Amino acid sequence: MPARASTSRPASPPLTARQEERRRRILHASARLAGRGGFDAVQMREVAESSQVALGTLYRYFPSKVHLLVATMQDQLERMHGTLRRRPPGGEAPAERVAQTLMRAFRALQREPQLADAMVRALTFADRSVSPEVDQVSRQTTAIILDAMGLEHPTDEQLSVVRVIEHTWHSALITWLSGRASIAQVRIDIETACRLIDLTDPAASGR
Amino acid sequence: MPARASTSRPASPPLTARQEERRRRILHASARLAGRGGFDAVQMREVAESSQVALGTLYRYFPSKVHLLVATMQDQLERMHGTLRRRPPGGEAPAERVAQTLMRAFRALQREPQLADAMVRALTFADRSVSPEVDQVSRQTTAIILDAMGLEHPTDEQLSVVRVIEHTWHSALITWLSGRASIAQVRIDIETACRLIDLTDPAASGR
DNA sequence: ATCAAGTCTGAAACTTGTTCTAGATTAGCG
DNA sequence: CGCTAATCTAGAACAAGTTTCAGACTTGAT
Repeated sequence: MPARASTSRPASPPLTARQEERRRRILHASARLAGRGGFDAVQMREVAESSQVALGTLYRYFPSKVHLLVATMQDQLERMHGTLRRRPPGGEAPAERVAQTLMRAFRALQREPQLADAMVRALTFADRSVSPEVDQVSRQTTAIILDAMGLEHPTDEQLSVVRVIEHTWHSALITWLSGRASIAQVRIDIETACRLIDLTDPAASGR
Repeated sequence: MPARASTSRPASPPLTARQEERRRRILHASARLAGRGGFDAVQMREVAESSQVALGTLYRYFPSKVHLLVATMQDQLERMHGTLRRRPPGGEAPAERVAQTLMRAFRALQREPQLADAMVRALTFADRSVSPEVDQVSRQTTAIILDAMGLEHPTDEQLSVVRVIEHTWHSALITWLSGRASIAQVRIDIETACRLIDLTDPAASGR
């Protein structure tokens, strides 16, 4: 099983150029198909054909559809973290900056709701066999939030707050994607969760 | 909560006794199979056979596996709400009571982790076609939390807090079920989310 | 009791994720 | 270059969710 080389992971065997190529083609096809049609539209046979790779090879690179979609999410998250870093949030208080950052991410997802659907559904449907990859996504999200808070060395308490915000983010996203909550409600819930930040740091606004 | 037909089904055509029977047999088989093996062990053919119903009939009652498992969750939630009501939480402050209630529910799920896995995975995997049923589960959960808070007429702000707690509850449950968080962490996160309650009602403990 | 409409059954068919196989290709190495 | 192990390909095969269909059974109204 190959592993990614780019931003993380101890890559078991390093990939040759052609393999890196294949991997990229696969992820690209996955994102493209997810973009139309969402989760269901990402059919393994089609991904294989579309990325010019045999079905068996696809499964060698990504041992299941969920693995594939979670990897797709990692990919997109990295891209997004880069973008967010380039234009940091402008708010005064940490809570404000975090909410702003998440809403910005949310707006990005709105532009590709089907892709978002595929990735998030895969993420929450993932079972234990995908734990390492899901964990990686979770760490990346945590990093984004900590970045927005401007924290380098969070306390345990702060980490728990970040986790609650993350839980809220994921779950609110799902309710929006399945049409059970409006965008306005998602914003309110995120802002509500972010108020926990002030609790851990009453002398907030400064940094 | 006011009267309302116990199970709160919209019941388009009322079911005959035999049909009610079948429905019950199906839900029972579903819960039994989920109890061993979790989500994957609930195989439609087996549910049908085990509840002595033809496959086509099973699909008439529950149009998909996810519908079936979400209905199973509704069923279990009702049971649990009843239990919780009989032994209300003993804490002073609302935040404390809510956290206590959720941890009690959590312990109940711990006793049947596979069943919990099946239900929660179905819930978060559900697409738009299951929205009404998922919404019903969500309302039931909200009712449980509001009960624990001792609130009858929550403000919008309080409803948002309840939603954040719900988001945290679901998402934390998933991370625990997929082995990415310990029980201790789930407790901490729930308690953290519950601190939001105090924010909306600084003069807390009284009614 | 009888008839029409609706429901249930059993079995086969279809779809899509996943696995398996045999042979072709490629990569690393002496 | 020539060998060996690993990788890749095409395609069949398998598994489980879902759909379909013809015929038997219930139900409700007359």
